[in-house]
Amino acid sequence: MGLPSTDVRIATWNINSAKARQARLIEWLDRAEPDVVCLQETKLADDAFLELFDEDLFRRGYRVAHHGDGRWNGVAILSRDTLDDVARGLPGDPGFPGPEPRAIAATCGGIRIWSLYVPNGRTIDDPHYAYKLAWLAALREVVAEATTQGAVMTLGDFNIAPTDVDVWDITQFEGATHVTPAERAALAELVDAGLIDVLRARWPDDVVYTYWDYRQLCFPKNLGMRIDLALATADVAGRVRAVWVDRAARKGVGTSDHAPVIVDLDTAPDGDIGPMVPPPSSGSSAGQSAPGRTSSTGTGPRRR
DNA sequence: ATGCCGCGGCCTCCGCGA
Repeated sequence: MGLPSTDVRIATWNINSAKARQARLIEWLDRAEPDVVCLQETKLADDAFLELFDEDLFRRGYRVAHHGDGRWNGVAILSRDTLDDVARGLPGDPGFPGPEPRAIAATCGGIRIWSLYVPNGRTIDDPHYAYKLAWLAALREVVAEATTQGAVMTLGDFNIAPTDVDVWDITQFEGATHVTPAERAALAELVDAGLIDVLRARWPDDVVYTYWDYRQLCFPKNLGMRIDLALATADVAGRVRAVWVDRAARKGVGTSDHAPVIVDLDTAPDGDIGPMVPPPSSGSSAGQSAPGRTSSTGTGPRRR
């Protein structure tokens, strides 16, 4: 590469039906111009996804890897960088009862990228909750192995709010899934395996949501949850220039109930340690965040 | 106004999401 390497923009978005979101997704690609996109809840089989999107994506330079079987779930990775070594499914998937299309991996720009749709869990006494925890245990094994091989990012709808700050009112979640100690412990095990929640690392104290229920004016009232996460190994987390939630994608008609999370990475060091501009007061843990050139892109509620 | 739930399919109801 003779030219200066460009930065990389990686995003994740639960689109709640690729078919219903076709126009919004293409519009969003043209606006946000992500290099790598992890999608969840496409709710399509592989051939149906390609039939809908192949031409539009090809024209925009995206390669596509999709893993779905129709009505529920369905995940994909789009990349206008490289898209190599595609792996469909989660090794060790406990199934419900059989394996579901909730995970797909590919190597894009030197990073092992996983697009994940963690089971919802429904209620804590539902078999689906035990399935969720078993699925997360399988994911932990996959992550523990992957992080020994190099740079890793796991992005997607984790269906876990990491802390009480990540829901609009924790008292509304008494006895509910998404906030239980067991789910948060499963997430902590991914952190122990070497992954960093890059949005929280960059914005330690901001209220940031990625999901708002369609009902009861939740979005206008900003009654949301942060359940869509981008987790990365320290080498990748150290390249984070900016990370934010694209709330504009949640506005208007015909939207998903989730908004995209977007992560901008500085160019891989490649021997160069990169722009080591120290923060004025370094309160953050070393290597977990880079100074944000574009911090004005902003996070959290904007109230007028 | 960001405005009172929306997907797919089993299709005028149901399962699911969280």
